[in-house]
Amino acid sequence: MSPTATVLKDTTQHSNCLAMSDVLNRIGDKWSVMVVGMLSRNGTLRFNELKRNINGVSQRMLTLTLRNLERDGLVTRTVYPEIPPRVEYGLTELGQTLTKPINALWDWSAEHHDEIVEARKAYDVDHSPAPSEPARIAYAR
Amino acid sequence: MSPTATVLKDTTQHSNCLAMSDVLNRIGDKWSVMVVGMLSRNGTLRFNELKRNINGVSQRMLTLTLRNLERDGLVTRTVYPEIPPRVEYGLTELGQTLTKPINALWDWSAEHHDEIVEARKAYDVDHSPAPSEPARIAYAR
DNA sequence: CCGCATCCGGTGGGATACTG
DNA sequence: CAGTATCCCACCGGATGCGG
Repeated sequence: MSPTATVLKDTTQHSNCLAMSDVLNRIGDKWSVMVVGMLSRNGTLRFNELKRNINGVSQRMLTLTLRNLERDGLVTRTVYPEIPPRVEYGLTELGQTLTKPINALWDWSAEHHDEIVEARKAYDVDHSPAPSEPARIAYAR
Repeated sequence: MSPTATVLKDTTQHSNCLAMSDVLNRIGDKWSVMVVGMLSRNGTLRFNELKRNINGVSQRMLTLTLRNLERDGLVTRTVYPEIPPRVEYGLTELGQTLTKPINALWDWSAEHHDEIVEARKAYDVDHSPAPSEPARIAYAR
């Protein structure tokens, strides 16, 4: 066993690994990214404005997402004690810095998504089960 | 660019929304990012090399992660029919383009992770113990 | 060495209903 | 309008064991 081959170049990763995991856990769930995207393009928004414009989010998930983003210092939450109540959300400065890398991802997605779709189709064709046999059914009810 | 007042500026998002969700679902799980990171820094790697160097991944998750990445055209899988068998994984060209936005995220994480940790501490301090604690309120705007 | 199958507990997240 | 609470279940993901 050659001593040079024992360790791979993961030293740079190890120092940032925890941080990266942490950040990924936050922006990993798609709703967070959608919220940040909406707020970065529209400035401050009310709860239902976010809910209406983020396709498919439940009010429960939106609430949780906003709480997490607020807790991480990425989003501000401002309550106006009126009737009916009004709550506005906006990006903090930290949140605004995050939009740059997120937009990079967004651009990449827009540019390469069709390649991914095509790759999947090609993969599924090759790895599809026997012609007369449909895919396995996990939970037949 | 003349946005009407009735609709928020989500037009650009809507077209990319599906693509973004799709991509996020892939790179959202932390193992994918780790794998791409390892492969981008080390070139092609064998299964157990990946397993050993990605902290905490189970072989099941690594297998699934690699399958998904392969299916999406981000990772190549090369089988050498030897005994014992040898399988090497590497990034496709598409996968290599993805490293740029991922690295941007990685850099952001490294730079701002401590701010997030601090924000969480601050949030937890004045949100958990006192039930009669008012959030930040904009009085009489 | 590589990787699939099976079992199984924990949880993410939708649907729904209720408060201030 | 902006949440909170409850139910419930699909799926994630770890542990273990077998097979080429």
